[in-house]
Amino acid sequence: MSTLSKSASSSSEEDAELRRGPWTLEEDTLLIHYIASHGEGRWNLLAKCSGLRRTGKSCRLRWLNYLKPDVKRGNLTPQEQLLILELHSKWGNRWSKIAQHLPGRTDNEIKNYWRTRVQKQARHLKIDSNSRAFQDVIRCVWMPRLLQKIEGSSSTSSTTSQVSIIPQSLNHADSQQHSAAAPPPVVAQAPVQGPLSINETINNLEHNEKNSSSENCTSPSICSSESMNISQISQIPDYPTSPFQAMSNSDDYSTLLKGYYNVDNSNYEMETFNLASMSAPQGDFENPVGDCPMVESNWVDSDLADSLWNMDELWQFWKLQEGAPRLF
DNA sequence: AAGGGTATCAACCGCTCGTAT
DNA sequence: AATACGAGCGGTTGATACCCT
Repeated sequence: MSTLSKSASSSSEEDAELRRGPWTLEEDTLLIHYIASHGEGRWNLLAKCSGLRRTGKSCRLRWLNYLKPDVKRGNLTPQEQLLILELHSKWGNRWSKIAQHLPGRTDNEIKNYWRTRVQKQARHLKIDSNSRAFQDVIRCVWMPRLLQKIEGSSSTSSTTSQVSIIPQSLNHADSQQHSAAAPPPVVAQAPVQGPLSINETINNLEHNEKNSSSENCTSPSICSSESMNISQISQIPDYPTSPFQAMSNSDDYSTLLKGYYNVDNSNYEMETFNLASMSAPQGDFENPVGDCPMVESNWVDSDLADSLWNMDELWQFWKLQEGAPRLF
């Protein structure tokens, strides 16, 4: 539907000429070439001078969310999903801020992921996606599952995937960048995709245009399996020291959690949120995730893993939560 | 095969913030 | 200090692909 928007209410001819809706290949090419020779920014000027009949805003959005060479396409990796869950628990709907820590991913993409995948689960459970209850579900069900997926992929693919699962004790150098109370979480991170040349970008575009109806990811150079760069994650300035901290604004809640999970929060602070502890066998008393009333984990291999939880298991978790002495 | 429902994602909109004048 | 303007952000919408009956 490439529409020339001729608004009846528009007073100026210029407004009437403005295009809206999906971008065409010609428009994309025009924008790419203009930016290649003039650089980014001054979007309104760009819109006027480039010959595009688009608003500056529209040009900016198209460039940042789609055309920019380092934009990564394709499904979010488990590492990226895990990071989104973690960062959202800390920052809420600060999509652009979260996106800064996922190289190549746009705020729009992360926002869409949250709304379509995460909030959907909350709706199924009939709970508020911003509630602590739901964050418990994320922490006790979703995150461990992602971690197991990460572990699984790291043990099976040694070449393309650089997912690292490093015990805190082995990650000393990295953790020294942080205060003792706030060692970094050890999560995998994707390296930034090397910038594509203009020609490569255009080639990708043309390739995408041809294949757009058949698959999500059409550019091997963009969709290549990638992992996360631990040092980047560790540099997140005010990363939560634990899921407890990330979720809780009140000491009361920490106290309740201690009681419920039979976990010493201060101990947890020392142990921190890292793959080694989170994926440890259940029963490890220093592992709050392991102490969650987690269901048996045949769900790890479920085909639902990429987007949906096993609702039966969620309900089981939910019932356990409701039977607990405290909580929400 | 057709129709309806659902999921996904690109794009738009309105608002806020920062900066220049 | 006030104002204007551009850039950016988060929320929402609409098109379309996909799935199920």
